[in-house]
Amino acid sequence: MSNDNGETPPLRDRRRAQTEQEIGEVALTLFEKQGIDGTTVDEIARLAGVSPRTFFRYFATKERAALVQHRDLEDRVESMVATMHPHGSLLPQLEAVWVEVLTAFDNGRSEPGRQLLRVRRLMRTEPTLRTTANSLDAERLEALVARLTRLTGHDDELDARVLVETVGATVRVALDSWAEAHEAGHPVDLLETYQRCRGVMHDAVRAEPVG
Amino acid sequence: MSNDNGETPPLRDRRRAQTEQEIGEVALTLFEKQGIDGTTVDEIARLAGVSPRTFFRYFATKERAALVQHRDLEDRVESMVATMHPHGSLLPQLEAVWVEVLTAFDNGRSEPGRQLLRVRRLMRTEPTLRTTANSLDAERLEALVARLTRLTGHDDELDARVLVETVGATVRVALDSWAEAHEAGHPVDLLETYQRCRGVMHDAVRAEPVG
DNA sequence: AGCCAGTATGGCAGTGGCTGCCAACGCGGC
DNA sequence: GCCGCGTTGGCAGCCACTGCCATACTGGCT
Repeated sequence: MSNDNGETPPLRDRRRAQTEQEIGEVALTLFEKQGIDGTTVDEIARLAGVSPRTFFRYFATKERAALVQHRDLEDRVESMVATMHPHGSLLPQLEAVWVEVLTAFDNGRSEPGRQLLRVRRLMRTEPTLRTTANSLDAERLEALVARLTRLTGHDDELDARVLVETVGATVRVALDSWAEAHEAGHPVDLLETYQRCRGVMHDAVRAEPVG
Repeated sequence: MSNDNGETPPLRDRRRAQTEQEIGEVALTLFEKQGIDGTTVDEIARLAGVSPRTFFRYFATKERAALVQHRDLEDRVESMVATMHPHGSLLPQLEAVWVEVLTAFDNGRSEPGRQLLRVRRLMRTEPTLRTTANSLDAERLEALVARLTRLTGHDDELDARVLVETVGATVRVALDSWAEAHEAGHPVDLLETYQRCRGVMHDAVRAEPVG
């Protein structure tokens, strides 16, 4: 039975999270070393010390295993959203949330940051991973839209959807350039990159004659 | 040998396009009727009168078969881009291209429009189709970014990428609401929906204090 | 007409992702 | 020590997808 009030989550759950991490780590490492196509689930499972059957109880597809860290990022966004003010304008608040989250990942110097960098790099050469990550992301953003719409009491999701998706797009571009730059050997600051992306979009909109 | 100067494309190619369409149509219809999971490639192939082996010579995955029409949309965007002015500002031109293309699809009243509507509806209930469509889209947009960057002579893709992706996001949202509204029984105008999305984004940016 | 080269097709066998089912197994509460 | 439940492993099977080879077709050339 799950615990809602207690201090630490029950042992079972922590154990589960633990093995999830372990499998994820093994998967990511193997993928980096030999590519996704060159890695079978059996191999990951064997190295992680579980049966293939169990692997699929943790992750629906092999790609998802490499994205454990990425989920962290999205979890943080989700919890940040709780701090938003329901009646302020959405866009600046959303942007602020992302600034907060991206800062937490500290340009790859914190442990989660390093992990994120590994994943985003791998995404650049592995189309199936990119695809999976994007669709995971899309699910999360959709959930966020639903939550924001409920929060603001709007009857229509359109506004929230447009803003969440466009901001999401700038963030994706930022993460991508960030990983690209690191890969190319001239690392850049993640937050700074995001601010540049945001700037490009804002400037372009403002420059446009009102219509 | 392929023909570059000639009137109509060579017979071989037209034939190929023909069977591609046929397989696509069969696939889409089956998917609508029994869902994607409930449909095997063998079944599609049998109904389309080709061998399964041949099916995979036309489409890399079964989902892609249902997206033939969607490719049309993207082709149009690609050819529109040729008309853009290299030194004007990007955002308004991009938006204009999309307005043009979405108008051509005429709110589902033209044949391609009807096809597009079928696909976008199906996407709402079939996650794997949504995923495939999005990644197809992403590929196309990436190609577009490369082209725009070359065209404007910039050495950095960041600007183009941000703008293409954010505009792409608004279009995606528009297509989605459009399909949703049709499904719910209160059809809306596609172009109008897009303009609303664009408006939401522009207004939000303009409302934000300069920073 | 008849031949040649390039290409489209089909069949077959194989890999591997993923699932359902059932049989242990382990752990926490009585 | 026993029970109940959640976790695991093994097995069998489905089906997406691929490589390989044999065959048929097409369009061009003499």
